[in-house]
Amino acid sequence: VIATHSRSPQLEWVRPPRQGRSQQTLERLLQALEDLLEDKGFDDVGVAEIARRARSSVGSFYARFADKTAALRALHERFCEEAYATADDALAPARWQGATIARIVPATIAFLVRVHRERRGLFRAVTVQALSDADFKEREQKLGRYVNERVCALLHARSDEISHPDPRIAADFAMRQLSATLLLEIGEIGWAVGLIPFGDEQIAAELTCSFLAYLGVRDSD
Amino acid sequence: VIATHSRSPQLEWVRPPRQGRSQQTLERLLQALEDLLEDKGFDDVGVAEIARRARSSVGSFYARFADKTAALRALHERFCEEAYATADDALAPARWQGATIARIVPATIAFLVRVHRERRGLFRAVTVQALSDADFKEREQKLGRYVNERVCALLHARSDEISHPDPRIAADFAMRQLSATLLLEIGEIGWAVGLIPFGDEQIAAELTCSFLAYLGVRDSD
DNA sequence: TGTACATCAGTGAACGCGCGTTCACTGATGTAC
DNA sequence: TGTACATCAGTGAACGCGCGTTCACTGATGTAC
Repeated sequence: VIATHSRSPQLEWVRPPRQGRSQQTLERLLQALEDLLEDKGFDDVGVAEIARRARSSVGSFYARFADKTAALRALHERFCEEAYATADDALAPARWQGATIARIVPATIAFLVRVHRERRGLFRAVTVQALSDADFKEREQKLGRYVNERVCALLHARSDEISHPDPRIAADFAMRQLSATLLLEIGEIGWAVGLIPFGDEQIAAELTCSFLAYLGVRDSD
Repeated sequence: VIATHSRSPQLEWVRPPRQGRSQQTLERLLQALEDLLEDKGFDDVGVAEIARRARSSVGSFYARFADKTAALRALHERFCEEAYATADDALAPARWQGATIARIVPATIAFLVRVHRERRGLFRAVTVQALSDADFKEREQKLGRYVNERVCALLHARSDEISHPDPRIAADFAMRQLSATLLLEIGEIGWAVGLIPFGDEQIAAELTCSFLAYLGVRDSD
């Protein structure tokens, strides 16, 4: 049995707003930041720029966030909350009762591809921030491990379908490789070594094929 | 036939030194930068810090480099030169005449793991820099594609060993996945989703296993 | 072989730019009586 | 229902810190005669 994630009642790094009006300002500031992260790094986004895009002001920004980093932190925390809830729902053992690995994996990968595509800016920014900020690194790893644990649990319960000598290692490594490739191919971090341009569907297809082949799942699709 | 990389006669971004003495200073500055990148990001390394570690001075730094970025560029250019030469040698078709995929892949992966381990700081710094600097991105991609092309050529010449429906796509994607995992697992960029701690040998082993399984190479080892 | 001069190499304190952060002030909302 | 007051929300010009960059100066090396 895996312990479920304990949710904190409110975002810790945000000064809680007392009026609905400033709740909306907070919302707009976070959205503005995430929008700007779509095509530049966190360091290249200025506080004044965030405020302007949110139709707000620098002073309002600092009325909500202790400093610039706190805004990214709030965004990340909110994202993690969503992710935990989604993982609990999508990866619950009950949901996949009777399903084979060959059915679980494609569905999961297709979903992960979509999420990475939709929020690539945030993924990129958090990844970079985590390189030099232990706080982000920890939050990132905690979520990663949580998702990994749940997928591994689903796979491990079906280890008779796996022909890799050590199913536990296989599931873990397959997830690592999957998340690495998603981050680089869709987030466009890193080498981008490819000679052939791939669309998201094809990436999902090849990731699935690779995942199943590595585990040694027989193609019964 | 693939065109070989045309090498530029000298590093472009470095003011060429006239005396042996300053050539050594240049060397020490580059080494100091690479050393410092081992445990922090390029932005967190100060020019004064680089100079101090190289037993030099800030003024000397600027006598060699137009600006701070030029030092990282010089380091990257030098690295690329070495990498091109190594790829030409290690991936030459003649070298692997008569070898099966099952022999080529483990050797190549083991080597790549070692290189990523030895120069993880530089890999990380260049990866991050490439996110916001087109110049670095281009150099990075050019090298990545060069290596990818050569490996793919070796594999494609042995496509009878591959059971993946499209050997060209398979080889390309396998390389992308490989380089993504190397960057994240060894460079410790990103999620670090793993539940089980892996050593470099095991990473190499699982990468190899995954690579071959995805291509659909029959295990004749 | 020695001296004078030119060029290169090295030094680190001082400069200054960019951007995160502050703060004095105005406007809006809610509440007490 | 109206007025007074307290608190919250919002504004943007001004501040100031950190760090990349400059520059006036000293020392070292090479060359000409």
